[in-house]
Parts: sequence; structure tokens; C-alpha cells
Amino acid sequence: MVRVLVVEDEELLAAAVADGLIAEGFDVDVSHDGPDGLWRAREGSYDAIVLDVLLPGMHGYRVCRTLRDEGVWTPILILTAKDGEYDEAEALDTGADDFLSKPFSFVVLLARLRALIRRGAPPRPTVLTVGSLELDPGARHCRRHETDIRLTAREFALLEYLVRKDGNVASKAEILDHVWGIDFAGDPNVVEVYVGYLRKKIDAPFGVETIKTVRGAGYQLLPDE
Amino acid sequence: MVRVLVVEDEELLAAAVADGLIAEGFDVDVSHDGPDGLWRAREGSYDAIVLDVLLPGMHGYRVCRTLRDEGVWTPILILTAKDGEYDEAEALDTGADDFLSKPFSFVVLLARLRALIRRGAPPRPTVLTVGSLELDPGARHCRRHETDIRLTAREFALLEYLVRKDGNVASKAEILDHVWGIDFAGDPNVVEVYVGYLRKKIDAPFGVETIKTVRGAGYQLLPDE
DNA sequence: TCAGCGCCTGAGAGGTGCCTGAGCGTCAGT
DNA sequence: ACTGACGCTCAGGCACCTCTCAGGCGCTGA
Repeated sequence: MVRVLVVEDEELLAAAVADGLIAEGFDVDVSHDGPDGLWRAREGSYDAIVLDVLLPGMHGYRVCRTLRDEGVWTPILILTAKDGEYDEAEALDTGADDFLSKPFSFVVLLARLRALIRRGAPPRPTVLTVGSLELDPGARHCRRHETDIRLTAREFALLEYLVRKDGNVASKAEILDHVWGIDFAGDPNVVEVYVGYLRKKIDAPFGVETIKTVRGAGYQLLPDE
Repeated sequence: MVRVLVVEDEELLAAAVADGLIAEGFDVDVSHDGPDGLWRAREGSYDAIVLDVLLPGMHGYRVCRTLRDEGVWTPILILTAKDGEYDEAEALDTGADDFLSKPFSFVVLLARLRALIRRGAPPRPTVLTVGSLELDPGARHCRRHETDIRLTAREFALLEYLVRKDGNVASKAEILDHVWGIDFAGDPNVVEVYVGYLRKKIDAPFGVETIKTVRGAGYQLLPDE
């Protein structure tokens, strides 16, 4: 079963596209605004996404860019009403895979969508590095200096968050929100505890100190070399 | 060095495109007719091909189709003077990866070409392999070390999904969505049970452990050698 | 120098996720 | 109807993970 997500706020157009795709044998979900589309797309279980640029709540380009930044590489086809050439270039630069300007014919949409799905989500070099530390969120691998490091789910999530902060300081509240979830009601001390676990695994064995405590502000991950 | 082949018979246009691409740092070869373009493209050492449809000697669509039939999956961008919508669909169906109708702007060509190259040539093997494990989705065959392995439909679907993940971790929810279908309402424990079945069939008899459990994240299939 | 606060850490209880064997219903072939 | 293969559910058990707690350390400002 091929699953497609259609993110489009114009009810009529969304319904038309969805019906057409369903008639072609696709399994279609429809979302009507940016944040909701982003949320669904994040689940990562779609084979392709049709994304409008003018969306309530969040611009299509931002949805696209956000997904790519989070390591979601589901093929994305951007729909836009503008047809200036630079828009097209811009769309592709945000990490979209294809582009179609309204008004478009359903036949073209279908052909392009099929081409995207046939091609599939390309395996990208998703490995994040900070100094000698390498993190592969897809494969859930972590290594430093050719040495594999075993991390638990929480440890990995925390480290990934710090890595994506790219050297900036992450406050404890921020970490709690993103790694533990906004509904976490427990002791904020967990963060300190888990930072401790991480230091024991990714710093201490290598004689480095890359997770720095910024007293009163939070934590930051710095390169070791 | 990124190598691009431009197959275009109009001298002026070919020169303009080639010069522009060279200025952008690409290594460009130009071919002026169909058979010659096909011949060069067959060498397979290009990262992308820009292909006109109206060519002396051989139509661009035939060049494209022939290459695909021969197993050459270099990304191809088709250029055409016609702009009827069905032409576009047709171009993509011959196995092209993208499509641009003349007149086009160089900025767009560049953006699209970059997108194609970034994406790379999608590997389309009929037989998937992970280490010594071979999987033929078409024939529904599975073997390891010359030994045929009998799998049930579900087991095969699950294994195929894991293989296609290419070493990345597949979460249980994701597996349920793709292998059992999004409307599956039963016990998520089935995944664990079927992973157990697979391990008994493809790992245990060969003394290897290729299906790894990533606690809190999912499962991943790794090569055995 | 001292008080106070923020951070670190070791120990441990409790919980969750995962594995497995047993067993039931269904369907196709005999 | 019998048999076997298949798909799935269920419950027990284990290992590991997650989080709490409390004592102690060290930085900071008065």
C-alpha cells in the first residue's frame, strides 16, 4: 500500500486531489494546515508528500525545511500559485524533490508523484558530527574515534538534541520540553543525571570534555579538536 | 568533480548551457546527436544527463528508455520544446527523473540539476542483499549462503521492509503501518512475534545475529560479514 | 570567609519493553 | 472431516532502562 499525505488548505482542491489519488490506488491522508501537516509528516510513514506553500499557521517552505532538518527525507512535491522562476529554485533549495505551479493538471501531478515514489526516499548522509563524535540518527549509531558507543533511547535523544543545537547553549527547560516532552511533570534533575550518563560514555573514556555546563544557563556540546 | 553530459543539437543553446555549468564548477561533456549521446551516457560515469527530446538520429525519449532498459540509472533531465501536459507525463514515464520545457531559465536548470545530483542515481536491483542474505521480492525468494529459506507472506513482507530500510532503524509503529497496514488495530506485539520467527529462520540456523533490537527505538537489519 | 544555590553523583526502586511458549481460529489441500 | 500451515493473541518472565532521592561538591556573590 502506497501512502501519500496531501497538505492543502483549499478544501475543494484537497478533496479533488485526494479523490483522484485514491482512485489510482493510493492510500491518502489530508491535512489542512501547516502545523498539522508537519506533525503527520513527522510520523515518517508516508511514501510521498504533496505540499502546498500557502498554508494557514505555517508556510510550506518552512514545513519542508523543518522536516529535512529533522532528518525526514520523504519525497516532497511542492505546489505553489506563484510561478516566478526563483520560487521554483527556492522550493528545491528548501529540500523539496519536485515542484508544480498552480493551476496544474492532475495527470502531471500523478506522473510526477509516481516518479518520486519510484525513486523513493534517497539515503542521505545523515551522519551528524561534532569534532570526533559521529551520530547517525537513522541507524542509531554513535561513535568516537572508530569506537562504537552504546546509548539508551533517552541518552541518544538528549545527545541528538545537543548535537543539533550546533554549539549553542540548550537550557534545561528547553531540553525537558524537547527530549522528555512538554507534558513531563517530574524532577528536572533528570537532565543533570542524563548529562552525567552521557559524559561517562562519550567523554570520560576518551579523556575529553565536550559537554560543557554553563552554570545558570544550560549545557552545550563543543568539538573536541 | 561532478560530471554532467549535455545532449543538445542546437549549437548555441548547447554552448550556453555548457559554459554556464562549467562556470558553476561542473565538468561538462557535450553531445550533438542521439546515438552519440547514448553511447557516452552508457559509459555510466556521469552524475547527471541533460537530454533534449528533438535530436538528430534518435529521439530523446528513446535514448532515455534505452538507457533505463540497459540498467543505466544516471539521473536524467529532459528538455523539450513542446509543453503539452501529456508530454511531460510521457517523459517521466520513459524513466526520466525530471522535465523542463523550453524556453527555460538557466537558474531553474541549475537548481533542478543540483537537486537531481544531490539525490543521486537510485539503485534498482531486482535482488536485495544484506551481507550474505539475498532477497528477491519479485520471485519471493530468500536465501543465505546458497540455502533457500521458506518464508510466509508476513515474514517476507517484514523482512523486505527491514532490508529496504538499509541499516536504519525501523520503529514498531512504522513497521505496523507498512507491513500490517495503517488500519491494523490488533496487538503491536505481533511485530515482536514475527521478528522472533524471522530470527529463527534467517539468523539462528546460520549462527548469526543480523536482526538487532534497538530498545526503545525499533529493529534494524545489519550485514553479517 | 561564609552562606546559598546550582550542579553532580551513587544507589536503588519501580516500570517498561521485549522475548517466548502455548494456544486458538481460519483457510486450503487431501 | 481431517490435517497442516498460517496469522494472531495472550500471559509470564526477564533484563534493562528510567527516574527519584539525598548527600556532597564547587562556584558565586556579599
